[in-house]
Amino acid sequence: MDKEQTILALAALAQTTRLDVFRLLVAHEPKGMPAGEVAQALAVPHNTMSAHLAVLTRAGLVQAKRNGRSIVYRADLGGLRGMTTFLLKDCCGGRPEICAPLIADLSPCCPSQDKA
Amino acid sequence: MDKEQTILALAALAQTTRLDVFRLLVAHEPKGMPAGEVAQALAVPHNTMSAHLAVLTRAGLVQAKRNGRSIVYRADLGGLRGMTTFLLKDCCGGRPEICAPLIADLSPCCPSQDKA
DNA sequence: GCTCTTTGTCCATATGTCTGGACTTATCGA
DNA sequence: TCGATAAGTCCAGACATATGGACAAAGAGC
Repeated sequence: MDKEQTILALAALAQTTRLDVFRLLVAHEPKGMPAGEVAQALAVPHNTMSAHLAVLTRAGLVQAKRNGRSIVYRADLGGLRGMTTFLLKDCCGGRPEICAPLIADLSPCCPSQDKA
Repeated sequence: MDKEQTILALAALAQTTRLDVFRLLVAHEPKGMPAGEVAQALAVPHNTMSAHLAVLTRAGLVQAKRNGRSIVYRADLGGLRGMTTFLLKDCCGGRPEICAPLIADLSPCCPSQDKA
């Protein structure tokens, strides 16, 4: 992911509603969620939500897919990974000692923690 | 780090100049860099730079420290870690399988890679 | 074909952010 | 104390973004 795309992603998430949308979509990750349901869940007008979803899509953080008359949105974890990697790679910049604790801090969130 | 602080951090980095500043400060991480030098390095007027540095400071991404008549700024990797952790913890949300590949993607950037 | 539902787009208003000029504050040396 | 340097603050203009009303497009059921 290049710098421009990273800024898009950062800007996309730097907004209460969109951050909520992203978290909501992540929570529904396997199956996704239609636009209307997202708007209803967050009590946001559908047109406003449409604009936010467009921003998130442009930023590569969500993906849309038609399903009948609904459009189902899914969180694109790859986009989040791209953004994070860009920031951290940049931060490490050949000096692992700088962000090693960061990785260490993240790791416990993932392995062997099945409190689904 | 709470949601509000995370949004502050995201918004702070979602801007070309500030992202450049942060990267520059990370590159000078051990010793930091005085405000004037940062402004000069990026060819930005000192008052504009002052505003950007203030935003980064408020977001907890940089720390300021007086040194004579200069104010030396340092990147606060802890702030970056807080932001990243918030996003990823949220993304994992008890389901490690979702962002495990993300961690896997990050890890190689840090351990045993001393191309300083 | 017609109607309803779901979503997207266009537009104007309100709000927020970036930028840079002018001024103030703080520190150092003479 | 005075002047020079380094940063910060105040303010206003330019620009971008968020919001929500009104309308249009696409699909499903009759």
